[in-house]
Amino acid sequence: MREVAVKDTMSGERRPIPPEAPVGIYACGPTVYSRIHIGNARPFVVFSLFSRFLKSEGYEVKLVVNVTDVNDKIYTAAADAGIPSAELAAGMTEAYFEDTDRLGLGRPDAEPLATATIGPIIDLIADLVESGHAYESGGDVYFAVRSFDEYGKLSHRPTEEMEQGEDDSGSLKRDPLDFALWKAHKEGEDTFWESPWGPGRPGWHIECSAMAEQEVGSLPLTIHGGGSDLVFPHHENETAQSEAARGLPFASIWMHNGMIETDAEKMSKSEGNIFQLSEALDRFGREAVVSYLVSGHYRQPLAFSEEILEEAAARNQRIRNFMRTAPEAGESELDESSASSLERFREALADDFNTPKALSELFDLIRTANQGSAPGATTAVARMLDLLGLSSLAESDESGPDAEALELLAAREAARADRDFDEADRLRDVLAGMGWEVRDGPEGASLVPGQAS
RNA sequence: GGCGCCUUGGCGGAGUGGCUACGCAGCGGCCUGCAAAGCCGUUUACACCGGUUCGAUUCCGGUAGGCGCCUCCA
Repeated sequence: MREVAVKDTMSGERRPIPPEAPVGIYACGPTVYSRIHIGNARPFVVFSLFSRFLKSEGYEVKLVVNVTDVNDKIYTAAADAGIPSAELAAGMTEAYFEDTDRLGLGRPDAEPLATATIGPIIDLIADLVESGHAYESGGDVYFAVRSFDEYGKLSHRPTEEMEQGEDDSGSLKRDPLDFALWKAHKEGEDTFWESPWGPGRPGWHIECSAMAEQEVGSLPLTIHGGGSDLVFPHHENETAQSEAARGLPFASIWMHNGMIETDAEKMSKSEGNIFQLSEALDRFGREAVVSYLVSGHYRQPLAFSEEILEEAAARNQRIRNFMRTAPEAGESELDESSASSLERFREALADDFNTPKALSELFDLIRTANQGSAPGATTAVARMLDLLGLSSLAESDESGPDAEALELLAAREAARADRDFDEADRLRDVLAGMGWEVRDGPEGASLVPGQAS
């Protein structure tokens, strides 16, 4: 187990993750009012892989990624679709599971739903009311921001110039800074629950505080993560309400991923420049999507375009070619060069989860191996690929060439032996038409699946 | 206006006070019957102006441009 450290948003410092204690990671998942896009997939991939890496280093990890399935936008989308809001939320939740399943990274250790956590949410709000950090007003309950004097410490902004715009109905707040914990039921809202303050539903931030402590078990969370656009107000509010209620620090480390950008603009539903995850998976495959998402440092913005996804596929092809042609290697046969390469790869991940640096180590090793100076590289590269969620690049192709293809290949070899190159080239074209690419090597010719064109 | 971030070669994208990041694309070469795969080489890359330094892309200050949050948002 090596020391793994990440940069913490709140302090701006690099913080080691304590190795002795269980690591509780809570990463904000989607609000399910529509199908998710590539940008929404980034935190899912980043935290899934980061969690996988920690586990491979021997850390005990619980990764929690929530689903927020009650929200203003869900009511609106359901009304537009002419279906009950609960039905829309359930459908979109299912679509989210399907889409992220297709990434092939497994599931987080827990994926709580906000609507399944209403009891704990109400309890948490009640605690805040009782301790004077929250107040009821006309059936709404608000968090009294000025009752928590550390407010603003995460997003580093002075309270003087803040205003919570999230709740527009306005005048029920004592202070424009305050935000809603519970919202009284309104006409047309078909999903709501009873509470000590009357019928209604949770405000936006409280569900995460409740789910985090429910699933992780105890505060502080080792790591709380999500997109950088959630720093304010979402995470600022979460940390305020949780700490006010519990008197404990909420999270030890805050880890935020950068935005996906198209033409240097943030990809977002409101900008209309989104590319759905399902479409990316359909057209480019999971390997290209995952490879793309690990090609940049998680904290930085990442440019998106279809060409960049194609580039990711081309990059994967180089890895696949290597794994296909390299000699089989037993698990124990790490030569010195491969071992040190794997070590640098893991070091890169341990240092603020630098996946692009790690990728460069992987490609360095492939080149070295192609030069013939790293006999154990296959084993090392396979381990690297596993950590990147790309182990399928190391797997042999599903089905080998059929008898007809092998016959044609043999015929071509015969033609070559006769130096009848016109015939040999013709047969190569026939094979290409069947989806097989001929590769001549020192051991003779072989067939690999043709590259997608 | 407030807070923060960014500006690296055609593109994507790391990183460092002095040593080739890496990948994709292009070009030249090697290998090959020809290709493919692979290997080698390759186009004075670090926005601009000052400063610190023996030496700065890498630290400090400023200029220009871009972006994010401050409103729902991964």
